[in-house]
Amino acid sequence: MTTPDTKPAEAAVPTNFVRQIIAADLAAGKNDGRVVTRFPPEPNGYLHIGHAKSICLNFGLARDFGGVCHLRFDDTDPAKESMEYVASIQEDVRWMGFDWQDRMFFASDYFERLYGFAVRLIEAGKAYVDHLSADEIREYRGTLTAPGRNSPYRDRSIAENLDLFQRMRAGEFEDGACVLRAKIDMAAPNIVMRDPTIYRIKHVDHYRTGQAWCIYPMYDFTHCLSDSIEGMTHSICTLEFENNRELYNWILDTLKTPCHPQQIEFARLNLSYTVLSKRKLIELVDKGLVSGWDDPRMPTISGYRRRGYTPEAIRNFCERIGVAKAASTVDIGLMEFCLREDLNKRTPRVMAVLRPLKVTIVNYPEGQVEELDAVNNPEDPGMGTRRVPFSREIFIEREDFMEDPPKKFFRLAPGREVRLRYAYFITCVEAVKDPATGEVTELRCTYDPQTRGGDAPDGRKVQGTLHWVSALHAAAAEVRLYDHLFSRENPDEADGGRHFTDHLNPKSLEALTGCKLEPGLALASPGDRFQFERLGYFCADARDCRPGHLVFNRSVTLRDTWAKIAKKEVGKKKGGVSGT
RNA sequence: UGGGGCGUCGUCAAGUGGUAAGACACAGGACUUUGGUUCCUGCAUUCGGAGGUUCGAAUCCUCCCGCCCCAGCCA
Repeated sequence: MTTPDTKPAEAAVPTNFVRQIIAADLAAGKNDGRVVTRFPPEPNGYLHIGHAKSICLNFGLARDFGGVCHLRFDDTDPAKESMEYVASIQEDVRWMGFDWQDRMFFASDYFERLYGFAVRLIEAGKAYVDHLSADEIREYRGTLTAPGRNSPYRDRSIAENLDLFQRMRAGEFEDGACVLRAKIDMAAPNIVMRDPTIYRIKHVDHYRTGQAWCIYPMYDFTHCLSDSIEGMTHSICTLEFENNRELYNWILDTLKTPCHPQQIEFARLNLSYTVLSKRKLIELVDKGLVSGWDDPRMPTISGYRRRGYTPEAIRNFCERIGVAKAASTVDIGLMEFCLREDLNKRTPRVMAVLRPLKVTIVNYPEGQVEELDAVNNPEDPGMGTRRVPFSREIFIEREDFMEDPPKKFFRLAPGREVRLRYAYFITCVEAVKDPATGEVTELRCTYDPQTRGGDAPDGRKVQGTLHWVSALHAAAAEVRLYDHLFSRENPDEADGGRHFTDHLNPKSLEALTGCKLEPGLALASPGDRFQFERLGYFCADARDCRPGHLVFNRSVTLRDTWAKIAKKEVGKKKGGVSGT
């Protein structure tokens, strides 16, 4: 009568070390059971898929543990930040499906309080104004193995430091003339603790505070205090900040802030065939190597959106990759899988011919047009059916015909019969060629009137089914085929002093014009997604697609077993030749 | 030669002393009016390595090896 626990029915609840820490904290009664997290981007660029992982983590934690997640702009470097980025970040987080409600904050709103904290640090004898130049500071800092030396300005009086810091704020000094440093330990084994700079002078307008300030706090000083001010319980960041945790804790301990959040670090996302450092993405945009932040080849959220990705697919991806501390690189194929999985369920099917080859059905009555029934989505009968026009002249895909087909090629060839999806069986009787080039310019076929709809009453089978578009009714379109932006699995890999842009994939964008779509597509609106049968998922371009000028982006191809077989056959042939 | 981290299938990743989940990829097969979808099947006798503790170790201990991060007045 012993019944094992009935767990198989439960869907696997995502588990990771961050969730475990929070669950344990909750169980221990820490923070009065509150969970407060934050997503803290610097508005100096557009959000990318790595940020999406962080967004899903922070907002997901708040959602699942009954807490809240703030959106906070970490805007302490006026030279790089702008309102354009703030706007794009808000749009992208919302599009991802997350809601910060009224909890949007800016570190720049804390400048006055941060200044007050700095004064307190000086008063406690824990900070000083240093006149060493940037170069000298670096020199005095020591190296990884050698301790640093104290600055000659390290021991001035509190009163003098207070006066100097006030004058820094008042604008009495030029950029770089001096900085405010925390007074910790120049011999600390952790270099971050060797009297880190916490304020620098920058006579630069800030996109939000304008000219109110000419001194700006550094990240290490700003971040922990902003977290504390907002009552964070868990401050989740990426691995490279692990060294900074000691300073994060030192500042809050020294200032004795009532709220001291726990910093937890996780591994940032890396994706194969992709670069994800903001510096590099900015470079791609600035050098015009892509059309902009939302170029459909960019790994930005706006790029994926324009490419035709759904928030669901991206969230799902972020769920599947997990959260851990080991530096890792996720296969871009997983991302594509997540997209197909989502689009397969929700997307209407449609026929489109990208590289048209004209076919004349010689025994089909001239001038006759039939409306044939087609299923919109075999995955979801509720999506209904539509009618597509058929006539004597149609287009099929160029690569669906071969004059001298290899084994296992199931498509059209001289004398061979195939099915036109939802239409008729046709047999190729002649391939018309350009006498000059030998190129096949048109196919002449016969059709079997008995096979209307695609089934033969005599039970006869065909091996292949082709998509097609009636020449008379086709809508013209431009279709952009995208591939990985980089041809290297790891574009960052520095080999032979090559720059990452040397690995840009020359075939990452192929724009096809003169594509033929079934007529219903003429009404497509920007952002509409479809499956072009046998080809892939496509999305009407949000910028360039308009009535009379259709532009579609390929979001992702369908799985292509034939391509795999063809590739294998080629490999076999090669192997055979070299073997003799 | 300093400090901080990390090493489980090709790629991610569970596992927290009781005898290696899952996903993607890959390989077979079934079904199919998308060479799509779906469905079966296979895919780590072994957890960076070597010792040790234990009835029992991916999990504990010791040593070794490898990889990542830190010397911005960036975040």
